[in-house]
Amino acid sequence: MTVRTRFAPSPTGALHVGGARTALFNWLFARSQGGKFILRVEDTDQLRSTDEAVKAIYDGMDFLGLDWDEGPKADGSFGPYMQTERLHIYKEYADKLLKEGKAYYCFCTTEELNKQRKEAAEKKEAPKYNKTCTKLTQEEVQNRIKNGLPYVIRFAMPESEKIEIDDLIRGKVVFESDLLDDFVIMKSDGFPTYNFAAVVDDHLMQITHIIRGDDHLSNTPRQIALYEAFAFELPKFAHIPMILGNDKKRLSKRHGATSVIAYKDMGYLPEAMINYLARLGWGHKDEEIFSREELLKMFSLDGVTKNPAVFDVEKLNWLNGQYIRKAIPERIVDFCEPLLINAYGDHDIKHISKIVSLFLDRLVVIPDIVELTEYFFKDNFTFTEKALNNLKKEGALQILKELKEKISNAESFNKEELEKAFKGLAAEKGVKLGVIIHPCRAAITGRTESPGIYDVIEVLGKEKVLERIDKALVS
RNA sequence: GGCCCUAUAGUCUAAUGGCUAGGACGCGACCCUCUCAAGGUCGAGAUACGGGUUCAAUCCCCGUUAGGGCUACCA
Repeated sequence: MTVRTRFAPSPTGALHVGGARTALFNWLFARSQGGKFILRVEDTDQLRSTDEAVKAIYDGMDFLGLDWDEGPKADGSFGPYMQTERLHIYKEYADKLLKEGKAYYCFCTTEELNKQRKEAAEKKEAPKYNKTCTKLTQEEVQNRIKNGLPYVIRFAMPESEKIEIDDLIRGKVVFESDLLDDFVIMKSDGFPTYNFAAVVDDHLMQITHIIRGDDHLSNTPRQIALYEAFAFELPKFAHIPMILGNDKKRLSKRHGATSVIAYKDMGYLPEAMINYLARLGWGHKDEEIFSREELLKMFSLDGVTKNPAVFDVEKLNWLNGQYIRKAIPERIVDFCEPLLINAYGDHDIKHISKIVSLFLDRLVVIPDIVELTEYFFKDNFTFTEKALNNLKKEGALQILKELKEKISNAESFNKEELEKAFKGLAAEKGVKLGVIIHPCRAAITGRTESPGIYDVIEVLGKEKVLERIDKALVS
């Protein structure tokens, strides 16, 4: 039997990191097993689902390179893959349950249900539906429907049953059916609820492995009861731990960016994101850096941990730096170019490329390039206080003057010649190199830190360098 | 409240009964060095607590505590 997994997001917002990690694990598992990865959009919440969110999910998947074998915008013989296009299917299956007496119509209003729940809470009982509507006769039910009373369809939960989940990650988990109530499977708007639609679709789409967040573990017994009512074959379940914020609470906007697109916009590379997400809740020996190919080779469900993981942007930062350094420089230049042009106006790509290459070791995220390179693009760059102090130091201006003489006479303005000039001057004056370099750096960059000074001078060019030294001398 | 899940350093994890509990991020120091990075070396830092089982428990069992989830006509 070939493996079939699915990622089934509800389009109520951007693809967040938790969802992305679930998608990743499903993708990795299916592809590493030679199986199929399916995308199904669970858009049955009419209030919260939006087309923009569907698009946002595609964008997030696209950024991470998680492509699906079947789903919207792809082929597949188990479609449609948007749940709202499958309404007739859910109705058919609900009717089947109705006919077999495994489900029933319910006309209770929200107010009535709230009242029931409140009463149950006061009596310290489980807030279960009290089955009022099971007492209705066939006739009463038909009449109410005829009269246009709104209704839902409830699943008749079997009594006194033990429902066992054999979870691939958690092992055996047992629930008592008596603690579960007759949950709604079809809403009054004719749309299915999550637990119902998921079961029908997972069966029809022949999903073999349901890999999803831990938060669904408690929903699983309801779904298993449904599988049993339909006599569907049970898929394998694998509940992966959730991703939490630094306060160990469910990750939310309060913790900062949560959508993968936000991370894209902040300048994180997709391979860094994939690597980081893979390591949240999964590990393999002592290794930290995994290419997509390596993940495909090494990923397995028994490497998945049970405990929740805190999203740590510091580690993501480190990984991103690793991947920036590992990347083909031209690719990083391509990422930087539009940001630099946007900040400093049009510049020759060759010039930009030279500048960016000086900063490859210094980037944590791509947009760092903008602030780091200001003095390459602007002549009225700002001076830091420390840099100003370096220029005020005794002898600083004198040495700058001599440096200017020296390099303006240099035969050519390349790194090697410059180094010779600096070292020559240092030897003549009997001072350490830093005594020359520090004021020079301050004068031409306005800062106390930069790439190697010879590199900076070379890329900046003779004219600008001499100009800046002059400016420092007169001020 | 009920039910369920989880528990190795600040964080991500390795080690599933047996050497000084391993690696990574972060942190500190040092090296390299013109600065900042990058890179290298070293260091501090953990088995939540209490009971069992066992010759031996991070590991198995029970309890406590803590955190999380479900308990919707959300998914």
